[in-house]
Formats: sequence, C-alpha cells, structure tokens
Amino acid sequence: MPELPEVETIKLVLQRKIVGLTIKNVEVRSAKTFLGKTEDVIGKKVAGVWRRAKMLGIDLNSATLLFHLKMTGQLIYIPNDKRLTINDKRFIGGHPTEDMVGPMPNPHTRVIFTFSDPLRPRSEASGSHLYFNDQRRFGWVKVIDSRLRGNDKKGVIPVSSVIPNLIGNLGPEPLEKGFTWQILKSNLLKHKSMPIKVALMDQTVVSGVGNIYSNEACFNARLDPRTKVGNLTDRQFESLHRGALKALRDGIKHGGSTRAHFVDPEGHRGYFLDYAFVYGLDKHPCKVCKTEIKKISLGGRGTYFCQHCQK
DNA sequence: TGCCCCCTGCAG
DNA sequence: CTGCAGGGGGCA
Repeated sequence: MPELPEVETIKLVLQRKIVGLTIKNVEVRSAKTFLGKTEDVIGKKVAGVWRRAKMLGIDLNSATLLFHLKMTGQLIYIPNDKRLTINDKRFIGGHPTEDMVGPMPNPHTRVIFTFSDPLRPRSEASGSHLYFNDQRRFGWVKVIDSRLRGNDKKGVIPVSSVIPNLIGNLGPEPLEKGFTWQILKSNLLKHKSMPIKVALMDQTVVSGVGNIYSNEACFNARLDPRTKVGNLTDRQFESLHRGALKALRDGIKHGGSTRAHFVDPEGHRGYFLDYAFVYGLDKHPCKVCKTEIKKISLGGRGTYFCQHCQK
C-alpha cells in the first residue's frame, strides 16, 4: 500500500506513541506474515522507529522489527483505555471518511503486539496494542538480529550498511541531502529505453517512489510518462527530480494518500489525493488546462497523465 | 524487459 | 463475472 509518504507518516506517529514502551506479548495470527521468533522481541524495549524506502523499522536495540506493508498493510495503535468506536469504511465523495478503523482486532489482523510501560504502568500506553492488519497478506514483518546492522552514527540509519540483504540494494533516499538531479539522472540511465514513469518506480534508482507519486512526479515535471529515459535532456532530468521531490513532500504534508486502505496508526486517512493532479483522475478535466486526463497501462500499472500539459 | 504470482475484495 | 488495486520477487 504505502509509498514513502505513507510510511513516513506512520513513522512519525509511532515515534510519538511507542518509543520507550516494552513489548509484552506478540500474537501471530498469520504465520507467513511474521518471519522470525516472537521470543526474540518479547521483553524488549522500543528504542526508536525509522523508515528506509517503503520499509519501517522498530528498533529494539538487540533486535529490529522490519515491516513491509506492501499493498494493504496497516499499523494501528490502540491505547489501553480506548474502546473501539471508529466506523468501518464509508465513502464520501469518492474518498474514505476521516476514520476508517473498525474494531480491533479484525479479520485482517495478522499480528498483535502488546506493550507495557514499566515507568508508568498505569498510563494508557501500558497494555496498549499495535495491530498489523493486511488484507492481501503481501506484507511481512521480519525479526532482524541487530548485529547485522551497521553503526548508526548521529542517529542516522546508514543506507546500504543496514541489513544488507534486505536494504542494501535500495537506491538513495530522495528527501535526504545529497540526492541531486545528477544522481537521479545517472541512476535512471541504467534504463535508457524504459519509460520514465516506470524507471522512477525502480527502487534501486530512487527509493520510496511508487505508482501514485511517480504519476504525480511526471505531471509536476510536465513530462509525458511514456518518455524514454534516454531521450531526456538535462533540463528535463532536473524537472523530474524537482517534480518527484515536490510530490513526495506534498504527500507527507497531507498525511499520505488514501485510495482504499491507508490510515496512519491513529486511524486517520491521508489527504494527498485531494491535491493530486492526475492519479486516479482519468476522465476528469486537468486541473491546469481542463483537458481530459487519460489513463493507460505502463509496466502493468495504471498510468495517468494530461496529454496537453505533459510532453 | 515483461509477464506471472503472491492474496483478497470491490467496482463496473 | 472480469479486471483492477499505494508492491515487488522470480522467471524466461
């Protein structure tokens, strides 16, 4: 489900909610979702929460829980004293309502983490739960021995030294300093004959960009998504770089994109799609020029663009 | 580079 | 009923 902005949104909420708590229990309801031994994480304290590409890490010092939510994964945090209220999904104006978290656990709950708070045992965080829901079961959480991790100096998770076989081949983080348009160009040129929109989704070119934000990046750059990488001028590489960063930053600013499943750990949907120019808007007028947005398939994924604005 | 697959559910 | 959905691994 989530691309970089959605995982980033989840990360920011979890950093506020679970750092300092201790994992008291792990209930695995879908064996293929939880890869590792629960006893390797039970009793351990959450030291931090980080994101790399579309993956989320919960740092337990001696171990790390590494999540990939794929298409339909959700992480929902429920404080101990909260009775489940929120509705199931109802749609208004084509978008899910503000809160779409129903009772937890639900039939899509695959793993349940229970926390204790040794310092404040009577707080609402003690006995709270983190639910990993995943309708399609593409997602997973792996227990990683932290000895496999590099040194994270300055609190920054090193890019390729972390968990090499899982993370090592990922391309650069687009929102980190140092990700220049020249680097994007050089990485994209691995795929000279590929459409730019498809190449942007290759996680070894740049990490975290998926179908929504690659469509928006092409619109922001006013480039036809079918353009072959090898045909771009330097000026266009620069536009694409700027367009991708703008899409990702706007995504984070609006709390991510909710097409059908995404909610943050508090059950709030994201609003980026209200501001999207092309994604999901086929047959709608372009917000810039009123030309009808067209939908095609590229690399097997829905691709939306304005034939007038994007050349 | 382009399928097919993993799986489930919803819209058309 | 068929096709499609924020991902991505494996196979020709």
